[in-house]
Amino acid sequence: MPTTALEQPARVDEQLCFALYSASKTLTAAYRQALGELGLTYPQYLTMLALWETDGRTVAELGRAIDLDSGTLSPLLRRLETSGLIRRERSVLDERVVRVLLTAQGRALESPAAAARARVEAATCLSQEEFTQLRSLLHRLRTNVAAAQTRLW
Amino acid sequence: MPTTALEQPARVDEQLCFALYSASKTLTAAYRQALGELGLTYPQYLTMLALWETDGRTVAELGRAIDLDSGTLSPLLRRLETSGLIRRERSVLDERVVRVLLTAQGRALESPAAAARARVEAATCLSQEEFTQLRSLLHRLRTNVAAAQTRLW
DNA sequence: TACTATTAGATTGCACACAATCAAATGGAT
DNA sequence: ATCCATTTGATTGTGTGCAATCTAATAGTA
Repeated sequence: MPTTALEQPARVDEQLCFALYSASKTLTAAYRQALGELGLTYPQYLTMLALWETDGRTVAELGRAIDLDSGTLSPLLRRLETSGLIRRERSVLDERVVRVLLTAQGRALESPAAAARARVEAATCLSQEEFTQLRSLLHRLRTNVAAAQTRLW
Repeated sequence: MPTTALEQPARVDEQLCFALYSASKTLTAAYRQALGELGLTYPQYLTMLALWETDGRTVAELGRAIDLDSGTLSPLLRRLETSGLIRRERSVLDERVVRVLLTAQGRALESPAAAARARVEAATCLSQEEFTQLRSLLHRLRTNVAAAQTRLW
């Protein structure tokens, strides 16, 4: 059945997955440069975004918000804690739960981070409509593929 | 100046960068599952795609095709060589150049890989127009941001 | 009370990703 | 012939990503 697809070998340039993969890496690289002075990596920036939006989330809530599991979050949060941007507090009611809280230093980073974000968004050179359209298509793709994944079990 | 952006904290869900980041991870996860039986990771699949398209590329040519530097490619190619899918051959004319060549086993993987790709693309549930539109927007974003990056130096 | 299943988070191991650095080889200049 | 900048690929170190596993703690059941 896939023989029709094989008569012409699939070009890397034409793959949606590669367009997505390389665009994501390029945007992340732009953020790396923009966030460099703040001492934040891109996933660390996402984590801080989630905390600026709602402080005091648990590790699991954070993971759901930015789609990362504890294997990635644990060392990432440890580094943010070492940097003095957050602190971790074990819940008294349920000692399995760890709440992540911003320090004053972490809150102080919101404004320069917003400036960095503005610079990167400007570099995309997309109109407001294109921006919204792209975000919407990406969201649909993610939802559809994720649904198809879970449907297998 | 960024104070206007700060009156309302930026929501993670609304960030284009996060939509891109999480969509890319989701699609990669779908490929991981689809490629699992073939023993290929997603970056390894991209490498094989580039070789199925044009066999015998040098490491640098491969890196340009799939946007990876030698620090990533070197160990990845070593693993593909260990798996028996490729072999590396140092050029006689210029001994700095290493040419990457498919083995028969590597070529045999093209057809099942195309089937895996078809399954993942079906899972996106995007129409042909949406597919093309999304790819085009991603390509423009990548080009624009990459140009802005290099313009700084 | 004991037994069991579930949950939360941490840890481990493997595979990218990339900056920085290195060694070998080449090409061009004197 | 010798020096020197450049090129090619490999290596090292840090930081994700994620599957698998582990421990501790909680909740439900008999």
